[in-house]
Amino acid sequence: MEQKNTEELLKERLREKGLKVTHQRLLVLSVLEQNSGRHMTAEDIYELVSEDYPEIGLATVYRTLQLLWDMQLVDRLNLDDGCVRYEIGHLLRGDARHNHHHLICRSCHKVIPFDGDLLDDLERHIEESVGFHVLDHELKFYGLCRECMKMQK
Amino acid sequence: MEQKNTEELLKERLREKGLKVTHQRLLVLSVLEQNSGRHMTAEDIYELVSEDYPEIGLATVYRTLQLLWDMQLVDRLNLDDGCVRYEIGHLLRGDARHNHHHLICRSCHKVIPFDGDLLDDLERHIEESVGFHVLDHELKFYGLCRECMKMQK
DNA sequence: CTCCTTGCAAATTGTTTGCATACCT
DNA sequence: AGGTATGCAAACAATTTGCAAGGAG
Repeated sequence: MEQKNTEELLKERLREKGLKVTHQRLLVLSVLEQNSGRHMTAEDIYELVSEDYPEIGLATVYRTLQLLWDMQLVDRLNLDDGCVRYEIGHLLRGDARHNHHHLICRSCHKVIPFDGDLLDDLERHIEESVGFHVLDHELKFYGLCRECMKMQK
Repeated sequence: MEQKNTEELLKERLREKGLKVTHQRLLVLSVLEQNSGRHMTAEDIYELVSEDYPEIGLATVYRTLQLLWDMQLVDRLNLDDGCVRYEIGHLLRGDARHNHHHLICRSCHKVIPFDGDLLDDLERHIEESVGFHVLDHELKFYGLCRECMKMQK
C-alpha cells in the first residue's frame, strides 16, 4: 500500500543524511498522507498527530515540516490567510494532481481548487533559457467568484 | 505625466467611496509608483515615505496598503521570506509587465524575475468554465538556480 | 461641525530558538 | 556512548487593533 512506500522513502532519506527515524517524523508525514485533499496548517497537523502521540510539541511539527519540505516530501502553499499550509508532496501523490492551482475570491476569501497542466511547457522553457531547474510551482488567481460577482450589482 | 494620472485616479476612487484624500495616502502610492521595479515591504515603504513626511506611522502604511489593494491600485506578492511585498498595480503600469513571475531558488533563496504571458488563455478558460472573474495572479517556480545546480555535484 | 483618519503603543499571532533532557543508532 | 531530536517556554517579527487627538469635507 501507498502508506508503506512513503514511510520507507522517508526512512531511507533520513538514513542517507545520518538523521534519525523518530515517531514524530513518521507521524507528521503519515497525517499529511492521510489528508491528501486538505491544505493543512502546522496547527492542524499538530492536533491530528496529538491524537496518536499527545506528548508531541508544536515546535517539533514546525521543525519536521521544514525537514520534509527540504527533502521534497511535502509541498508548501500560501493562501494569504496568514499561515503557511502543507500537503503531501506532489512527487508522492499517485494521481495527476501535480498541477492543481487555486482561485482566491477577493471578496468572500473563498478558495476554489482548479486543475490544469498549462505549466509544463513553461517549465521546460525556463530550464532551457534561464538554466533554472524547476522542482515545483505555485499558481494563484485572484478575483471574484460567481456569487460575489452577482452581488456586485 | 504618469504620476499625475495615478494620483488623480486615487483621489477619484476615494471620493467615490466617501473616503478622504490625505497626504499619507498620496505619498504611499507615489512611493510605489516611483519604485515600480522593486518588491517593497511595508517597512521599505514606511522608510521612504518618512523622508518626505517623518510623522507618518507604520500602522498607517499598513492600513493604506490594504486600502490601495482593495481598490486594485497596488499588487501584493509573497516571496516566502516572511513578509508581504507590494508594488504599483499592474493596471497602472504602462508597460506590458503584467505577467512577471518569479523563480525562487530553494538553496540560496535568490529570487529571479521571469516574464511570460502564458496565462492569458488560462484566465479566459477559468472565466468561462468556473465563472470566476480573474483580476490578478501570482505564479512562482521553486527549484535550483544555475549556480546551486553546479554546487550540487 | 462631523466623521474619517492618524499616530502611538499595546496586543496578536504564526513561527523560531535556547536549552536541558530523552532518544536513535 | 555520542550526537541528534524533542518538549517546553521564552523570544521574535510582521501585522493588527484600541483609543484619544487631529484633519478633511
